[in-house]
Amino acid sequence: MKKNTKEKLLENAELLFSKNGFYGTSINDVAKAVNVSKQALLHHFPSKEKLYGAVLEKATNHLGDFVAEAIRSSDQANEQLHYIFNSMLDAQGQRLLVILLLIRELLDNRDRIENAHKWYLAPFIEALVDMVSTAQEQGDMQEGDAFTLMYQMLGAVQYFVISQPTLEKLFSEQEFSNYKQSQKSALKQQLNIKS
Amino acid sequence: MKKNTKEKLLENAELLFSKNGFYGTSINDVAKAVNVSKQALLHHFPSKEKLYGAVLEKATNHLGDFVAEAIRSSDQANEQLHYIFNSMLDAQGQRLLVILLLIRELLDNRDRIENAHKWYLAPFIEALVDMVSTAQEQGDMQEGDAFTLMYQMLGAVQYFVISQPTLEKLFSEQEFSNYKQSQKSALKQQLNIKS
DNA sequence: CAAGATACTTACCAAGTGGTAAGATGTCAA
DNA sequence: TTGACATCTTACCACTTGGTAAGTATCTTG
Repeated sequence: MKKNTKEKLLENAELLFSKNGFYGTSINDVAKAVNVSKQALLHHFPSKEKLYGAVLEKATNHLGDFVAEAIRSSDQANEQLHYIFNSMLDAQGQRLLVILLLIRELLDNRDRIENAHKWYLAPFIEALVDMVSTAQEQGDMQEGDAFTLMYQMLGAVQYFVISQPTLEKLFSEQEFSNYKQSQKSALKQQLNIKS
Repeated sequence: MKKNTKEKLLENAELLFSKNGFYGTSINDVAKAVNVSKQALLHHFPSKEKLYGAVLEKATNHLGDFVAEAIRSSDQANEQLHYIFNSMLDAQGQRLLVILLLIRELLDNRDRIENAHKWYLAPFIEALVDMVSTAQEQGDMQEGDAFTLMYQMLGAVQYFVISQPTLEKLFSEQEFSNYKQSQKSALKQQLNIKS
């Protein structure tokens, strides 16, 4: 029964780090969320940094699976891209947490990026650029630098996702839902997806 | 000479909050940056929250000025939009800090947002949507929901800006510069800007 | 000049931080 | 059965956190 304490710690760390950031989360918070002493946490993850590292690694794996999922979903590059970005707009649970973590990393890592985990986004970005290139070759996407095009879509989607709570307050939940639908339509158009 | 201590505190708070976030910044850090005791800070800003509020207010004013600047720069809506987004891509100094703060707010405020913080983004967004609507009427932008279109552009630009340090590490500084140029070209195209 | 107000200072404080030390309890193979 | 290992606990620790109290020095103004 206690076997999965480590797993539970990791899950709750992911939740708290993505919600409150590295500095906004104490290892005590994480331990308390699992109903375990702080030192139990420190047994599994010898330092806060290590814990955070493990969370990032989990996020990286999630992104890897995500890409694999997309590739499995279709053999057409534009549909793979659509799968990814559309899923992001609907992201919930862990996928949503990963997006939040991802952006926090962009904001926070300036210095930390030098050392340890090279950059956990790099392979993901690379895969997306490849998809865009392929989609362009197949005439499903407009011309232009693939990286730029990809980053525009990625940025638009991610920014929209992290805006969700704010936009729901600013407008109504219903209105936000309409905007999301509108984002999805725009996405389809950019990727030349019919249906 | 000491008259502007408050101003200096505010400036340094803006810098540190945008760089390290609310939790990542202690009032001691801010005070030390101005070479003043922590209690001097607490004299001018009675609590950390108040200080942060003052920083947000300053950022809000900056955004207001930014919109005014854009409107002054041209009487064509598409050129106003171009002014804003293009400036954002080149953002340095305070303007860059404001962008970072803005995104941190999106991430962090989930709870705090209930209260008074709607104002922070709302007027800015509203102004941008108006510009997009006008630009569409004048045939300078594609059809589609104005808010959606605006948010895509805003998201793409802001995401790119916060990615800068990371992208410069991932690629070279030169390569990043090329990508930025490419982003700018794409922007021009979307806004039907010649020259 | 007297009387405030303004702009600070040093001295504290309770609570929380990440982390160490030392041990208790259980698990499991030799 | 024994001894090594993993898992977790209670006690601590030095340090930092946001914030209060109380005073000092300077500036302004009637």
